[in-house]
Amino acid sequence: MPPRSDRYDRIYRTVRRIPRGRVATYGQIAKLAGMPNQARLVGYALHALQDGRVPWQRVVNGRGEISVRAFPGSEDVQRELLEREGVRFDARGRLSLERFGWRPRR
DNA sequence: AGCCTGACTCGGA
DNA sequence: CTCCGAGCCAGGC
Repeated sequence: MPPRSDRYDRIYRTVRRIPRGRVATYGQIAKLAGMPNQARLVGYALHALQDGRVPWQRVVNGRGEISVRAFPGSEDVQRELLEREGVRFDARGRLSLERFGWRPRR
């Protein structure tokens, strides 16, 4: 049994490049991983994560919010992890992509 | 194979 | 600002 699809692996490798204290959007990860317009696949891949080798908390949606998921409460975990890295949220629970967005070179 | 769902995004109304 | 609709792919039934 292969671990996961090659696409998942490319997504995970890209997410691992996000530096501490910075965030990237699902669409951004998809594009950097060489599959533009497949943001949804990124969310899917992260949802299927098992191990802790991937900094999944550094991926947020295009509006700078933590996406809600089926299991309630996990959003709070993500926010906690990010705040621990220095990422600040406003009263609406949104962060500034201007300030904390990851802008990789190439 | 079909059908539904989901850690998404973008453009238009 | 909000509310669709379309485009997208993987998994489960």
